[in-house]
Amino acid sequence: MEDIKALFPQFEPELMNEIIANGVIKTIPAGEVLMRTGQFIKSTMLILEGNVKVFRENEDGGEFLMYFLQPGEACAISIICAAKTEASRVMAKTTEETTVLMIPLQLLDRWMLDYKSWYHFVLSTYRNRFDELLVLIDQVAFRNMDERLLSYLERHAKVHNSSIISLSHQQIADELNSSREVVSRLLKKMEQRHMVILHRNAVEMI
Amino acid sequence: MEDIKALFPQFEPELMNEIIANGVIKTIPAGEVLMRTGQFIKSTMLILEGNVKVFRENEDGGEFLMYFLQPGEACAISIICAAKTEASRVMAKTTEETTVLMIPLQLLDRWMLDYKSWYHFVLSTYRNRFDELLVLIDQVAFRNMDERLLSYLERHAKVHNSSIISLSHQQIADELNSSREVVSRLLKKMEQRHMVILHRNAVEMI
DNA sequence: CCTCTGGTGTAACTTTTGTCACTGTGGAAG
DNA sequence: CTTCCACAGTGACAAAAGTTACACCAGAGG
Repeated sequence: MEDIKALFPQFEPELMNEIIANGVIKTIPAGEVLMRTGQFIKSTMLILEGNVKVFRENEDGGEFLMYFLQPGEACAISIICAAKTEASRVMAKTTEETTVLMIPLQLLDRWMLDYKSWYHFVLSTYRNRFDELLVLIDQVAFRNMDERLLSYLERHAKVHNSSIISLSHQQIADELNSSREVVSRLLKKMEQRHMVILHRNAVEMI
Repeated sequence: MEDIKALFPQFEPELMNEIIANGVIKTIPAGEVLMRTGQFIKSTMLILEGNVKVFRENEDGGEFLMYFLQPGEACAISIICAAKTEASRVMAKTTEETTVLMIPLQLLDRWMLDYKSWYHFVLSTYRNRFDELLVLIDQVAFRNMDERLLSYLERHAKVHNSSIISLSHQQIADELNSSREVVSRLLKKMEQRHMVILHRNAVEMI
């Protein structure tokens, strides 16, 4: 309860009370899928602890990382889909043990009107995700794989606050929608240029 | 005035009055840039007539088409940037003579609170653009140039309500951030498969 | 008519990325 | 200590896309 306040200091006290009264706290182990493409959204999630990756999927199982959700953030897509009562267009997966606060969607509309702080929170969530999508589009539209790989690693390091990225080449390739060999090749080049050090199941940034 | 009401039937009468009192109608010739990357937004635009293309730009002059704006729509980016008082991250260009209604940004915040219909309009604008960006990301993440070209042509035909796309190969290539030769090559293949007919400065869809 | 220009067609080539095939290896499980 | 197996390295090749270079042609404007 105190940690919720610390994560969302902008929320007014009455809103905090409603959140505490109506929200359900759920802890999800690492690597769990917490939203599936095509699934209907029944509640919105605020991230309290841990880390979530949000993916776009295509028909034949390809994944494509869109962005990370961190403590103090909410999933814009879930709010959007909830508002449209549409099926989710994305898949979300925990990367660590993650605690979320689930809020039934019927409350969202009323809160928008009743609580200014909620209204601002939702709008800034929309805006921030929108901005992230623009950056992502830049990447795929204008950058080659080597640059995309580099900024993927940098982003990952930043989000996890560690210069060591604990992922196999295969996992990295999946999230960039590329192939393991390509990632291995590019990482090897980066190692030769002393940009990274390669370990088993991990890449260390320099 | 009557056409504004017809385009935005959802707006309540008081809001319409404010729009008419405060909005400035401006007509922009075809091919004009009406928002530049890096420019600060001083007003939001509602499209009344014509057609606008919204692009993402990179450092070395590359363009990348994001979406079209049509009568009855608003530019989500301008609302977002205005709200953050940030520089525009996109470039917008008219493709036909276009009439827009410019609304000073200081009104936007108040309208959100005062007019439910404006609030819903802004939210649904956010949502729709968000959805379009998701589709765009699919295209560049999962599709090859031939498929992207095809859906570009289809989208163009739909927006302009005509099976003839009046663009040179060079213009098409620019908007897909590809090169003229690649587009010519792919269009030729499509012609051999009887999917299109090629004319000078135009492509006809079948 | 002639000239010039921008649009188009196309071949040859390079670069980038994806795919296939195979090797080696670290570390967990037996 | 073996046996596996997921992970990683790498060469060879294929496919997609970008680049270079040049030829041709339609139509605008003299």
